[in-house]
Amino acid sequence: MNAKQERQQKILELISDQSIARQEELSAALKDVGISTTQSTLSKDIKELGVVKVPDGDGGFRYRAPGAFVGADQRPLQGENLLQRELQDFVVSVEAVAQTLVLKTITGHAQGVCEAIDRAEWEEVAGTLAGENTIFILCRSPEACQNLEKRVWIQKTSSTN
Amino acid sequence: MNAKQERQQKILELISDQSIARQEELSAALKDVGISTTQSTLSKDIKELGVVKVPDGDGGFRYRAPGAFVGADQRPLQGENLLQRELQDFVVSVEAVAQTLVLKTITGHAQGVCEAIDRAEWEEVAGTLAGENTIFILCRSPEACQNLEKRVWIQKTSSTN
DNA sequence: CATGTGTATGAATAAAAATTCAATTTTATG
DNA sequence: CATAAAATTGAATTTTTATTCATACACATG
Repeated sequence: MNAKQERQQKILELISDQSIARQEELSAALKDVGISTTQSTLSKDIKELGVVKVPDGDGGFRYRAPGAFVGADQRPLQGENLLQRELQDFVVSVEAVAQTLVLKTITGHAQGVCEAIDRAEWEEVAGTLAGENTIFILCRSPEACQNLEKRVWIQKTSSTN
Repeated sequence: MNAKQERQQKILELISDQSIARQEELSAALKDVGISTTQSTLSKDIKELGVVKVPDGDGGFRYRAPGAFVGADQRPLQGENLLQRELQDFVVSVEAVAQTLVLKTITGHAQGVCEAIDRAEWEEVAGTLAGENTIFILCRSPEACQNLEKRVWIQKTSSTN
């Protein structure tokens, strides 16, 4: 009788693959995979798994698995995920000074993080410059800079997997 | 108008001091400190701050500040873990050619990965050199090189956590 | 094979959180 | 200052989530 285990396993998979914001959505996604259950049960599963609903830093929400999750992809990261990983793992501090955002990274990674940031093409950003462990991000306005500081911080601190 | 900032600051303080499970509770706690506001506003603050409601593992819930998750380390990685993460996330290919091991990384990360490798102080290694997306690792012998290739590959493909 | 105990489930409901909307306050700008 | 534009706020409401409770199911034990 491991219908429950299977379902919970699948829940973890689904929320890491897709951006799922509501339990009803999750229920639908599960149904697509042949598992049919109710919101009630999902609420219990979610609590049991320790899954949390986090602001995605862009106006919405998303469920995320906080803890370990084996079996995910070992391939190099790309796009959005890469950026988040970069911020989480390598960025040491974030500070807005006037209209430039200063990020410090662990040594050797400023270039890489900066590249990921460039690729994100944030509209607030006029230009970037990276040394060995410091990145300057020149923003179009002090407000944009404050905004960005928050956004970066949220992305950095919102859990992945 | 920094009523908002003050409030948000206080929210972060309160939820790290006390175990607060509901927004109404938070509202009450804030009132005790002289800040009176509504659930509506708190919902917005919480989203903006990236604060999340996590199962406390004991049947209840608790709001937590971003970066205070249980199973998710938000701090920059170090040592062994860092190396593994570097290999997993950034290394695209591994190939032993005679006695030098050639790693390709996604662009901008060769320096960072290489630094982590240097720090590991593998005895097979005579020296390393990194460009933008390529690392040369000169080994002391072809056999050492083969060995290392395996080791790196295993580290790269073994899951963390 | 009854009977008891514990777990799992969903329908209904209660509780909590997010959003809408209108009012108000702040900030920018002539 | 005056006034337009933007941001902040709370009351009401909608949406989403947690819990309750009754039922079903698995498994053990006499």
